[in-house]
Amino acid sequence: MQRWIMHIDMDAFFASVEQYRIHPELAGLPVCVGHDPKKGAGRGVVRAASYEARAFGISSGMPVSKAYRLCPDAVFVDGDFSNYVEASQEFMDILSRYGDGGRVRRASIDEAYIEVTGGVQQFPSPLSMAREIQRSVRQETFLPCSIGIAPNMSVAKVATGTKKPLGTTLVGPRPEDVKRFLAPLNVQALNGVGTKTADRLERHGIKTIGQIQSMTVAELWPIMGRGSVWLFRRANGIDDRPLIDNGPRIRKSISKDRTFIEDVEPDAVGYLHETIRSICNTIRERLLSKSLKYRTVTVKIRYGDYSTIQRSKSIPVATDDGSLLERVALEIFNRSRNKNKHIRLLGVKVSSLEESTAQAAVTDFF
DNA sequence: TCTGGGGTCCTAGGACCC
DNA sequence: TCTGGGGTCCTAGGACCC
Repeated sequence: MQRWIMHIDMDAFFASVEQYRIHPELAGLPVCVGHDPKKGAGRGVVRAASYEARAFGISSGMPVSKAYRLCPDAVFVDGDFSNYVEASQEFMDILSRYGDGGRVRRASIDEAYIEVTGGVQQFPSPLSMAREIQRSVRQETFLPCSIGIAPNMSVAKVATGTKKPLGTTLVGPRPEDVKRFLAPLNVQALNGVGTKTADRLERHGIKTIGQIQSMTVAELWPIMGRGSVWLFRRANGIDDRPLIDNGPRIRKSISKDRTFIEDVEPDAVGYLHETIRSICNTIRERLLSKSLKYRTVTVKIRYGDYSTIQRSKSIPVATDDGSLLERVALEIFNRSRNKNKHIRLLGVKVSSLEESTAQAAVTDFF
């Protein structure tokens, strides 16, 4: 039987939640989710831009100061993340009705894969099934999404990106159809190829996926080393990973960063320490609210020149002790930082998380 | 023109143990 | 006195993603 995978991706997710679920009065307006640009002086980037905002050249990841210059009339919303989590859950629940075996592979808060090899038999065509899913998502969550359909996950993801918003794109099923679809695209269209890999390939004159298709693994090896096989297969649309439901989200780490409004002088020790304490306190609250313990503490320091270090320390037994977190973080900071450099950002992360069991909670209580 | 904040996964070396 | 190979944990860093 012909295998079909769908990749479903919400369009301008955070911005759409603001426009269609939280602030309906913003529908049709240029909306940016991100920190207040403070008339161009704010630090921070756009986390999502509505399609109306994109018409002004604004895109996600762009500094809010630049977005403000491009469109001073845009509405900037510093959204509440829990609204996005809620919308995401509704979205994933809808997808589980359509995926074979109810399976959904969540890729991030706003995108997922489902296998529809079996389910598609109930529809005139894969595309008509995709359109029905799109309608269900729109009706039940009020949010727009785009869908890519292909014989495997890797190609389905690339397909989705070619037509947005509210696009449905089918690629395949024949391998030659898949290869022809991929050939003209930039290498960065492949999920897993970022700027570093793209730069490396370009230094060898490789810009398109088609150019990789015309090479052998052996020819790729001097450029990509052990990544050659992976890249060769993705470029040729080969991906036989089974679609496995990744279940409820299991958090691996909790982190909090703070970028200073202005870089902080290295001798402002009291202020730097106070910042770390404050970040630790936020993390402690999040640990408590999720009943989690940590075993590893990592401190991140970004200097004025944007160079960044991370230093970590593990303790033998998981704990939710907030004052220990503070002590460990301060100790790491004091011994790791370069005392001659201005500091742009400080961050603290806890990982090696474990659930606080009911038993442990009782023990702590007494 | 300046680059957030939240994550995940992978690699690789050293310590340590068997 | 010199010596293996495997496994796991810790740490640091890199790359990538949304």
